[in-house]
Amino acid sequence: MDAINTELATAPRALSKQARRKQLIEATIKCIADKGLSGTTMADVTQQAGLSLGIVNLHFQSKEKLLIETMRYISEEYTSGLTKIFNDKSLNAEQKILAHIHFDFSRKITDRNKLAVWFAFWGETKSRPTYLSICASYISEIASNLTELFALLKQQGDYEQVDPELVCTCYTALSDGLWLDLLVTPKGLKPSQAQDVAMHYLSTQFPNHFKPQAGQ
Amino acid sequence: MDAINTELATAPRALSKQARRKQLIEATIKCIADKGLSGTTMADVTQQAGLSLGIVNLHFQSKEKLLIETMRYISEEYTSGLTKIFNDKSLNAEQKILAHIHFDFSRKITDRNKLAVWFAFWGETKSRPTYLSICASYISEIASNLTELFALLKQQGDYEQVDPELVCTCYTALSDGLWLDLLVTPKGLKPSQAQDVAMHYLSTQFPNHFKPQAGQ
DNA sequence: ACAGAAAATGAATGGTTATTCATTCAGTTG
DNA sequence: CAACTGAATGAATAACCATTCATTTTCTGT
Repeated sequence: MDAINTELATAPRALSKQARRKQLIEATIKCIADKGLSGTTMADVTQQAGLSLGIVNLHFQSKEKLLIETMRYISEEYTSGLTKIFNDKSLNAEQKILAHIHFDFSRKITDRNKLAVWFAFWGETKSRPTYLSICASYISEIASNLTELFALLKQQGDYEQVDPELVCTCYTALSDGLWLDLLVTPKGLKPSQAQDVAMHYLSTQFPNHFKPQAGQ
Repeated sequence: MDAINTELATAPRALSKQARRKQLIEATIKCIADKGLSGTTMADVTQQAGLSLGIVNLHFQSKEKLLIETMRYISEEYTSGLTKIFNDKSLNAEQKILAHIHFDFSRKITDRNKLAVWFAFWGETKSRPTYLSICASYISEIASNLTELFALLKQQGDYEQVDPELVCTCYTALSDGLWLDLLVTPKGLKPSQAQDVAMHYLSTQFPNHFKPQAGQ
């Protein structure tokens, strides 16, 4: 009901195009979380942003393009965070994997509004090729980086039996499934516990590097 | 484009109410997979079923109720399959777990049309309490059954360090994540490979019962 | 301070879609 | 076979919603 507009309430006209687009995308995220993808209307989004009805078409041309940009925004937030970790020369393989897990279950990423958007789009992936192509573009790159890290760890430790590619597939699926858990049953599992579950799996593969959690 | 109506094309009036409802639910599944939840209209569903426009309101009163019944239909197909396994007196704990995995990655469950529906509804869960309550009703029951099976296996074998509840959480999340993989990147992972990944995890917890797959 | 440019507004438009219900049709009963 | 029952139809209706654009407001350069 109440307009949002947070930091920017006083001087909306002073915003750059870039900032206005971001504001609208974040309003879209909130709406998709609150009303679902199918229940989100232009009126909802613009009201959430505290702006007028025509503003989306001014900045994004159409609702469809706004949704695509919203998906891209969330994807890029995730991939850019991981890329930063992968490229950080001050970290070794073990530290990068730890940083990766920590990022996967950070507050920024496990924000339920954003999780709702992820799953809303995944649910439409089969029918909307554009969504699929956005997903496909980042999935394979992350997988190859992560697989390489696991391969490095295998070299370092005494892990003859480990298959880095398999571990990557398993870890990635586990992580996705834990996100679903955080979205669907938020009372059941806290992000820190989800992280413990992910660590538990890694400790089965690399027991010399990662110890299972002590806590309950 | 072409009407479907499969087995029933000749004598549509002879169908029982129950059968007609099922026919419409299955048409809805197909439409959600093809056009997404937000893109599915009453006209789409009834055309897919080869019936007339007014038929859904006759049998379900509203679109909303049709969608809820569709979610319930898919949920019940899954839970009833698992319940059958849990209650099968001819199987021991190990065999039940194997049957569970086999069911999770069977053709019936990993049908991409149905996976698309699962994720479409999960994506709307946060905004639609009804969907959430349907999920919640089966999740906890399955979890307690599965945890009990893992606890039994722990007793049987030499698995001091195993935490049955943790293994249940981890297995369940892994399974959900693998389903997502099958939905989003169908070219990447086949159901049988997904099953191997799940087995790989179980073999880390119960190596005396489950051996990792031989094939790559 | 003024003119011109750019951004934002929101009433009006037009297309889409869920729902209704008078009518048609198939099956059943006596 | 005639009258009746209820399932099915689909044209008509009413609500909803994305998009447009004439107008207003704000910003920028001189």
